[in-house]
Amino acid sequence: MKPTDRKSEIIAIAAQLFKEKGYSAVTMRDIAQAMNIKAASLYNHIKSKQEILVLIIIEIAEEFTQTMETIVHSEENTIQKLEKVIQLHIDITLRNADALACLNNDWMHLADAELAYFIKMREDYEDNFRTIIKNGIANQDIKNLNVEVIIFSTLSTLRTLYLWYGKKKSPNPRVLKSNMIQVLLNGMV
Amino acid sequence: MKPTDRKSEIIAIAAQLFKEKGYSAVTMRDIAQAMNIKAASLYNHIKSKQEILVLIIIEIAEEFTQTMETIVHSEENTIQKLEKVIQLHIDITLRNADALACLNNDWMHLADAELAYFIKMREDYEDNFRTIIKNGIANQDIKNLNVEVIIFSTLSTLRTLYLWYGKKKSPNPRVLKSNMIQVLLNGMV
DNA sequence: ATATCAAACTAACAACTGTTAGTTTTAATT
DNA sequence: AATTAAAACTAACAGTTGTTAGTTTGATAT
Repeated sequence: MKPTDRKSEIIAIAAQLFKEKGYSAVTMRDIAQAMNIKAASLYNHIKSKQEILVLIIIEIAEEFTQTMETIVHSEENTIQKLEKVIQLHIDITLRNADALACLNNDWMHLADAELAYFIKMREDYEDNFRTIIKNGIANQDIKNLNVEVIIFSTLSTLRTLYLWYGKKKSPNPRVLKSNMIQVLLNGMV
Repeated sequence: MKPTDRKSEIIAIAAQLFKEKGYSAVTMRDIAQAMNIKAASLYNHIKSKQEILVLIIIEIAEEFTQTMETIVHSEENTIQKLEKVIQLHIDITLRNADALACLNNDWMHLADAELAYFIKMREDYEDNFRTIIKNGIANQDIKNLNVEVIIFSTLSTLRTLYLWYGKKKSPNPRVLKSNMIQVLLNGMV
């Protein structure tokens, strides 16, 4: 972990602390202590605690939204699209698990405009996912089960990958990806 | 929602607030306001904010642990056991989604003995689940995929059911159960 | 050597936190 | 009508919170 500038360092360390205890339970003094400085010094780099949260969450949410947009409008078939979505979640989890944890657990502490923006992105993401599934069912690439159950079970797994990655028992990324595709698409039985 | 005594009311309302904003972001004054009383009055019924958290989480964790223990030692086959586990999660989610959200998001704010006790229960639960899967693979009831991927994808879905239940698009419990079994066991493809 | 500027510091604030002590209200029982 | 006990209240506490103002440090550029 060697961020270029001090601001990025603060954001990285804050994300790590937010992951462990949640946004509200982490104080500016906690973040400062983790950087071996005083709380007031943080304000030479960032505007507020809120700004840290926004910077952690919004960037990553935009990446999800944009990549999903690309996937859903691509020329690939249903299965290929689903594999791309799984790949997207695994990639971001490996690159920035802390931010992902923060996005999942602390998004409700965003304020006003950013909160609305986040919720909109989340809805768009789910709508696009729903479109993929519905098209898949129409094509008979996917079984005609309740669409919401499929969406929920898949997304809940992909969204919480961060909880699990880094544990001893988790396999390497390539094995993870192929097994995850197997389990999510074809089931365990 | 008509709890018998005042203490149960406090716990129910606290769980609801904890679900929305998380344990740390909810103040005793928030809880009091939701009950139309003053914060100090809460202390006629409960010992501390911590006690509320403990009462919300531990009871439900024990129910999971004990029922899982029963399931794993039963005479049923692998598929039947897995169906029972799915049923367990759906049942508790329907009965007490707020407490489940709290258990999932705020367990780390438990202190000392209760924290250790919770973690122990969680490990035992996962170990029992792992046993079911491993036996299933040995019996060829379950495909020989990475055990941890199977456990993770299944548990992450079951654990976060609360996030989803209550939304307009979620089906009724019976449909939910049968579709969930289908999706988790046989996949969508 | 001097000036500059980012990045640290000390000190302090007003608001909010969980909690306690002591008092009053409310409603049921004698 | 008097007693009692549960459950509300007011007032206050000591500690913590995010944040601001003003100052000092340390390295780089002149």
